[in-house]
Amino acid sequence: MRGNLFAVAVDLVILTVRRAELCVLLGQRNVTPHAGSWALPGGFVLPHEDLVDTAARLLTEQTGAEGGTDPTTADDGHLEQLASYAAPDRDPRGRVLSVGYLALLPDLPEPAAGPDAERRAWHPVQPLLHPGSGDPALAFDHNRILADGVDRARAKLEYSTLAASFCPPQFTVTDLRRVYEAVWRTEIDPRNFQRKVTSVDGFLLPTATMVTGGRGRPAQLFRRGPATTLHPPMLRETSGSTRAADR
Amino acid sequence: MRGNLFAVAVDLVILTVRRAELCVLLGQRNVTPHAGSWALPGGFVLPHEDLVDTAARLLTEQTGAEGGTDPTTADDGHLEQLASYAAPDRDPRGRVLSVGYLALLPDLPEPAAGPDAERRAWHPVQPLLHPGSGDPALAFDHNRILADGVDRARAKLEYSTLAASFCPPQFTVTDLRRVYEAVWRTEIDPRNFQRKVTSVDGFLLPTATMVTGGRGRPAQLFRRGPATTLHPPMLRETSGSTRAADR
DNA sequence: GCAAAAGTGTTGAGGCTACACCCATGG
DNA sequence: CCATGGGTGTAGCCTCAACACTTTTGC
Repeated sequence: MRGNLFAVAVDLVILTVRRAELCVLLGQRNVTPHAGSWALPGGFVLPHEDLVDTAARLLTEQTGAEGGTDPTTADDGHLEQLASYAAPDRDPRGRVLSVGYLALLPDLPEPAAGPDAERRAWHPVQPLLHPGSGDPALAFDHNRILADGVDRARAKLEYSTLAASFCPPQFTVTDLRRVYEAVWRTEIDPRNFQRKVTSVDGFLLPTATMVTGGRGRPAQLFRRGPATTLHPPMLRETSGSTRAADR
Repeated sequence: MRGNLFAVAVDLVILTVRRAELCVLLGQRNVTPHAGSWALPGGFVLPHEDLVDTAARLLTEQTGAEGGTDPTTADDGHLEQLASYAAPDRDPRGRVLSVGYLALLPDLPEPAAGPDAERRAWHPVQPLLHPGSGDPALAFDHNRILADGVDRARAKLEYSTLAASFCPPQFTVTDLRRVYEAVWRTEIDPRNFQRKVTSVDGFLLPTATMVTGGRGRPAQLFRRGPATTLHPPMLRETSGSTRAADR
């Protein structure tokens, strides 16, 4: 068989919404290359693993969460393949192809140090999307992988029910709206949003309980329904008809 | 560096519209494994290549076409990464990771035999999307890669100007409509389609010439404009609110 | 009572579907 | 002249943005 050989890694873009901001889980590397830099969690594909198995294993190692790759189940969380990156010089150790995976999770407690004693923390994504503006860059080409993951998440909220993957098993319409507002960095009219999402067949299933305790009228608690796509989509204001974003 | 090593290949899903049908370019393998089976054109990544370089090289080998990966130019054709496939048993020769690329091209003359003397031909995609219904399956997991590519192309026609990548440099509104009808397997009202696409800013640039020779009134010739996204999108009738398709 | 949040009603703007209708050519 | 396809006008439907308004809680 011709062709040279690659090490194959999976890198995870694990996103959540914390304090009204879209955040990504990063680890601070304690080995070369890029020791000291923040990086996406990742690891190599083991001999008997398919890519999604590696991604699910790494996700569990990082968070204890199950990925829930089967779209027919209403599992919490979401895991999907993003893209592959294999520039010849992306890793000084040799040729490494990295497959990016995107994971969406509800807000979790602050992570402890990882199995490899790396320091791990949630970082707001916004400063990391504009490298060179003061913030230190991520290791390898992880700024690009992160940007692709954020683009994908933003796009999929428009026409899918994935926003619910950022919510705990039971949530209110306002919880869901805060997800859209954090991911898109927009404000959404609460009244129209309410009507819109509750009228999509199979998106939100009402539960018997209400949420009390906050100020104002108690809110209905919902759980995810079986719907996966939104017809018609949620529209965010798009700027003009020409955008360079290539999905 | 830990982790076992992979051969890395790129497989191309080259789509075009021929005789009102969406077609894919396949080669008939003349080496093991799967000798005699039809397969997507592909090849291994060379030592100094990035993935998109490999894809562009293979595309040129197969068709002589340039890919045109820069979305800001109005190049003919389109080339984008699809996804990666690395199931442990997908290739009997050992661990091979394959990166799928999607290419969209205008209709071309019937291909000659390839550089490796493989027989090559355009095949309508529809029978290949339902394996097990009489037609022989493609080699490896290429039915899946093809299905992912067709899904992607169908989805992107909705909200992008990619349909023009299936057209020659100059084309009429009817040419463009036939692309949508072939890819989506639907009928579209010619009058509403005309208004819709000509009213999108920067999509179609009128040229000075008209197409005569057919029956009926001569049609305006257009070339692609700089727009890449459609706002609002072209809507195809979607069946219900729950689909299993995960993009 | 008052502020705050949940949820409903209503109205006008704009896009879409469906179709009537005119235009320009080949035969 | 007529069939064929290119292209425009228009009426009704539907959705959405905007916002007035009611409901139900904490303080």
